[in-house]
Amino acid sequence: MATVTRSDIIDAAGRLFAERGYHGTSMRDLGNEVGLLGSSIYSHVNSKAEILTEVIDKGAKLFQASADAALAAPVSAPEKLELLISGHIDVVMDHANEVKTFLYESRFLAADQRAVPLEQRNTYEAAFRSVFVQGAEAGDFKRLDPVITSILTLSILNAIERWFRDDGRLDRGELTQRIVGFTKASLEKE
Amino acid sequence: MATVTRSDIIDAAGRLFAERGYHGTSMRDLGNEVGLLGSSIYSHVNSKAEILTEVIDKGAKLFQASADAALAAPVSAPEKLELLISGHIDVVMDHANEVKTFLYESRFLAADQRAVPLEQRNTYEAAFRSVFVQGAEAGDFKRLDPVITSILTLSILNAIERWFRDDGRLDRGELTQRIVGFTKASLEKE
DNA sequence: CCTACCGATCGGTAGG
DNA sequence: CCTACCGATCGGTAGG
Repeated sequence: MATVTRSDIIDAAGRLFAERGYHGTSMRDLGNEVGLLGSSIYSHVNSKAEILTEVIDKGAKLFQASADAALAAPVSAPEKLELLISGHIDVVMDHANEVKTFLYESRFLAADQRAVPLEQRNTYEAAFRSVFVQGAEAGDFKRLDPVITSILTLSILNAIERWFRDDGRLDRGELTQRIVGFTKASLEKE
Repeated sequence: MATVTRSDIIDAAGRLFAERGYHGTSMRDLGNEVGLLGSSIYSHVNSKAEILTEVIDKGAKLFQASADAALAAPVSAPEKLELLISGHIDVVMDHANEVKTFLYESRFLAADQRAVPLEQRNTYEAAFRSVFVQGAEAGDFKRLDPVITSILTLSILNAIERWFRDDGRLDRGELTQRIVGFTKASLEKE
């Protein structure tokens, strides 16, 4: 264990915020997690809130990178939807701490700081909306309200970390196919 | 404002826990919310954790009452599913504080106290599972894994409080129909 | 990154 | 239900 970096602190904070919540984690807990005193954390950051902001931003950027890749793929809308879904599942499973902090701890940011993740969330959802619209225009999907459809799809995707374990009887690929199936069923034209 | 009752305290705690989280709410905050000093709360309860337990239990019982009514109705499985869905939506919208506390603050119960809401949750989910099984046996639904189908359906239903406002362009009845439609589409036989 | 510390606040209690 | 208080812990700072 070499010297502790800012990045180590952000990682550790993700773990603790996800598990105990922002208000359930003290600077001393965090120091202990990285092998420092609580007060020594202030050599790396200016405040506890700054750490929360950074963990959340990390989660948001992971989601956006996934969406950017899906939208850039030279494939049809139904295939883009599959990429969005499997990409989201990968982010949720591989970066569970940042995702949980993004989902459940953003509300503890100061009001003026909350605008950023809210906007990031909206941009990310827009990727889903655009694919539903594209799919409808190409005649692949039924024409449903893309706003509601995106919200319902993301409701399923965000809840995954609350019940799915990678080592269960269902593997990640099967999970993805179930969710793709469930979602696409509602988009099918009769 | 007559004298403060235990029930007033549980109600106020639901409001504060939902908004600020369990660890973000102090006994002094809670006292202030009901017009007492923080220390005076201890005339009504034994600990802060006891209050959390009670708020969560209130939420769990509201959900179960809805499920019991749906299962008892003398109707077909597809209609029971609609009752389960609209009942869940009503509980989420009419008792948002207890629901949010149930969903997001249960993890702050001591390990041995967490077993109760977990079991309540499982019993409630079992109502959904049984309706999916009944529907498949009656030939109304495609035969899908009832465990996964229940989880995906409840993922959508529990997320409602995160985005739906009763005064938006979509009213509650329309919301219910969208969700019933989205869910049933995946259950339809070709 | 530690030592040494700050004022504020925490959950909770004794005694009336 | 308040007064008066407990020891513990909170986020954070000065100075090295």
